[in-house]
Amino acid sequence: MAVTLRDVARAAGVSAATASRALSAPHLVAPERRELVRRVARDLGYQPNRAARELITGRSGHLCLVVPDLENPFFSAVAKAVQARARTAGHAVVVADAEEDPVLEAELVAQLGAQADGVLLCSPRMSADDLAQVASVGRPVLLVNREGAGLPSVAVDNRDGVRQAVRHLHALGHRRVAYAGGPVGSWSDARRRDGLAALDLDVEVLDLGAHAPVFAGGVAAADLALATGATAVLTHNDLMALGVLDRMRTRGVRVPDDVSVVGFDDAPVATLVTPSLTTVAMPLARLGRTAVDLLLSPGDGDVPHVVLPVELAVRASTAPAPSHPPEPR
Amino acid sequence: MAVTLRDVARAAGVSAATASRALSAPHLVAPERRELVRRVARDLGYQPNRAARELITGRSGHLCLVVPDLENPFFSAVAKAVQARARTAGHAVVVADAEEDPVLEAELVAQLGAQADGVLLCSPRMSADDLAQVASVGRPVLLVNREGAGLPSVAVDNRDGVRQAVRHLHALGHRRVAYAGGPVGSWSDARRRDGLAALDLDVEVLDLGAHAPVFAGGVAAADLALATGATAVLTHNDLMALGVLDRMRTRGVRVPDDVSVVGFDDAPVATLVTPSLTTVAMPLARLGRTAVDLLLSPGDGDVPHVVLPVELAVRASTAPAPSHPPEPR
DNA sequence: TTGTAGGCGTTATCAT
DNA sequence: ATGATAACGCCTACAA
Repeated sequence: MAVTLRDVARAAGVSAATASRALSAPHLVAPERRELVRRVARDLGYQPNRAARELITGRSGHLCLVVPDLENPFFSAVAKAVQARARTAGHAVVVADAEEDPVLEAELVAQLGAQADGVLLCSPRMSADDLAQVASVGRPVLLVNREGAGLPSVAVDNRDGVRQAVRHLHALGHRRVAYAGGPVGSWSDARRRDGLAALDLDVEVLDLGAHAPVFAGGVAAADLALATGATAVLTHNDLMALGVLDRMRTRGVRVPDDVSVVGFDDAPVATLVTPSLTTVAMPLARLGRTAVDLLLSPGDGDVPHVVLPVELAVRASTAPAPSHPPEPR
Repeated sequence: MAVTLRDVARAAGVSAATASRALSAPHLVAPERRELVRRVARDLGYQPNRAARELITGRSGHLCLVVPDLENPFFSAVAKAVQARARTAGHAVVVADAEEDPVLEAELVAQLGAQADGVLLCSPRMSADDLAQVASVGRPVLLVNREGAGLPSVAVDNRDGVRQAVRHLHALGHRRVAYAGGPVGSWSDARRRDGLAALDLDVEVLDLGAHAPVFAGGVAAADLALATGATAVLTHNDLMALGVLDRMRTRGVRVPDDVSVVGFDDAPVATLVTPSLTTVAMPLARLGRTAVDLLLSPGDGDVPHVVLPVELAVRASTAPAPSHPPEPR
């Protein structure tokens, strides 16, 4: 059996109550006894029993992180940062993969969230109604990378990301830019379209519609882009941008000579491909850290909506616009 | 306050004990009452309090997964599978990222593992002594992707992976193959070298030494490989293989025409680059699932060491050997 | 088959 | 400043 608080108390010659206080409310105990108890606890290798503590305090020391797909580099980066920050705050992280399934997502929040001190929810496509439903767990829920349902949130500045990307292309002489959007219902995709609509640049934006946010989606979008005569393509994320790169190569279109390509996310793979990918870098680690801080900080009344800045990472996939529209050969 | 077992019992007109049994030992309760209680519980949205249950049973319903780096696609794939399997087994997963730090690794196992029903440890480079030390938590510990310290384990057949890779290259006519190894102390790297030493093929293996298992490590290895006149390079993992591809391109060496490249892992990125990467595919999902099954199954006496088969995924980065050794230009 | 009662390890309350 | 005592929610002998 593990060493218990009573063992420590007995060894230190004090009551269990004093031992408890010496460890978790030190200022309430006389200095000598406090140090005595703490030393004895250390020597005995005492570790408080989380279950017993939770039973009385109602706090488990666990945070629950729900993501659509742990294998997606975007979410694994967030998960890593969340885990690290939570640890320094004395919390463990229970991770749940919702497998891109909104129903499972709701179940997970209900089951796991109920036993955690708070829930970090990455749910790009859940409707506001479902969000509100889900958020009725008795625990604080914080949205990561989206806003909605009046819940606290941490997101990135998607509109500015789009602005930076298009401004970069405009400066390179591009005047026709195609946008390959993400899945229907994606909150961040909606914000990016807001950004495109609000541009005050002399640039024609061609909407290529909604696509699966994966390699194949980019492949499909590439053909559409070429048909529009655009000299640059902006995609919903980096995986799609890779699909565009691949398809362009297949069709004999050179990147960046004939067509420039800009992605979103700055996934690790962005620097591993040729040409390396110009992309809107998301502060994923900061996103995760901020989420934890906000969830654990005592809510001072109003609901926080933090928006983090993004930064365009210019690499080899963008170059000055060609004098003539690209022609596949 | 959440609905408690007593609430259910009261609503169903039975004692708390009967309610408890109806839910967690159904065969001990008369059918009618059992169904009544279960229905009432469902209607009230009863969820057992894990802390209370743990306090008495000693089981928390949590598994602890420790990995060196959550952002590494290898481990995020394992984590995803572990999470999914654990969930179906009624367990939540506490994930801990050790940040490639053996000291932190040990701490995490000690702290988090002590409050979990078991620990899944991915620790490619920890020494056997440290493993034994770490494993002295009061909970079952299972090693993932390595063996050691007499602990139960699930690993993949690294030796066979090497064999398959070299056999493939041999069949393509390659007779000089360079091996770019992973970090010193890596268990799987050691097994792969065993595999290389045990080959019964007419192939000369050139050892390029140990490298960081990342893109840059591959870049460095590429130059070494060219200096040996090898016509094929086998790398410790896919990230390194990508580094080799990049460096070969920079130096004007064509892949696969001049040099063939084979990676290890079959990371998602393997199909996203050009040329797509021939690589030894690891059954990562199966690795995670098997690990959970083994950890939760009642140990039937002897310590299990499961070895999962690997499979060579042949793609575009390997081709018949050139008639002359590659010459950078 | 069902109910009663005790206790798991900790913190909070209330005396002292 | 300290100690005795009562919870927290659940499970499980034991008794009926």
